[in-house]
Amino acid sequence: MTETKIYEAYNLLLKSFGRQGWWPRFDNNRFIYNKDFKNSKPSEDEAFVISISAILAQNTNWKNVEKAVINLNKENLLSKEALLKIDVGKLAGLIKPAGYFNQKAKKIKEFLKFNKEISRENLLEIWGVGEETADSILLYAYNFPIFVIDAYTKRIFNRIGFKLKNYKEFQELFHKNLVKDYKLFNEYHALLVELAKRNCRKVPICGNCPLNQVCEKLI
DNA sequence: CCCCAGGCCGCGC
DNA sequence: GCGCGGCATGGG
Repeated sequence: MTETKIYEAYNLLLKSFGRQGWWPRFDNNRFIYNKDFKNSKPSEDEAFVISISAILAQNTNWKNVEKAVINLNKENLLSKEALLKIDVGKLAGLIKPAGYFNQKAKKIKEFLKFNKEISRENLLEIWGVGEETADSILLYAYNFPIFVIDAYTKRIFNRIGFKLKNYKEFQELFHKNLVKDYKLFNEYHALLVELAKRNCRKVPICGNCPLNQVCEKLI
C-alpha cells in the first residue's frame, strides 16, 4: 500500500540517519543544524536568511551557499534593508562562490521587492522563485505543511517504484499519503537529500541503503 | 580531464 | 505543455 510504504521509508531513513535539523540556522557567522529539533518558528530575520539561502542553493552545492552567505554577513548585508542599498553588481561579487552569481544577484534583488502576504501563489510570481524554492521558503522559513520536491526526491521515488513525472504529481503523492505536519515534511525532505548524497546517487550505491527493503531496484 | 551540486528562465515547438 | 541551452563556482 502506497501510504504504508511512504511512512515506512521515512521511518527507515530516520532510524538510519537520525534527525537532520533543517533548515540550518545562521548564527555567529556559521550554519548550525538543530539536531535536537527545537523547531521553534523562525524569527523574521531567520526567515529572511533562509529565503535568501534557498535562492542561493538552486542547483548548487550547499557548502558554496555557506561561503556566499558568510561573505554577505561579513559585509553586514543579511537584512532586507542592507541588501536594498547595494547595487546588483556588488551583490553578485559577494555571492560568487554560489555560482550563477549574476542570475542569483538579480533573483535576490527581485525577492527584496516582494511585499505581499506569504503564499505559494504570491511567491511564485517572483522572478527567480520556482516551485522548489517557493516550497522551501514556505516549509522551512514559515512552517507551512508543504512538501518540497527536488531532483533527489524524484530520483529516489522513481527508483523505489513510483513512476511519476512532474512536480505536482510528486507533491500530491506526499500530500495525499502523509498527515499534513510541517515537522514531518521538514524532516522527510532533509532525509531524502541525505539519502541521495550517501546512497541514491546518480550512480547508486545500494549495498548499505536503508531503503533496500522497500525498493524495487528497477534501475 | 570528467561530473555533480538542496533550479529557474526563456525559447522553440 | 515539454525539451533544451544557458547560467558558474568549487569539490571529488
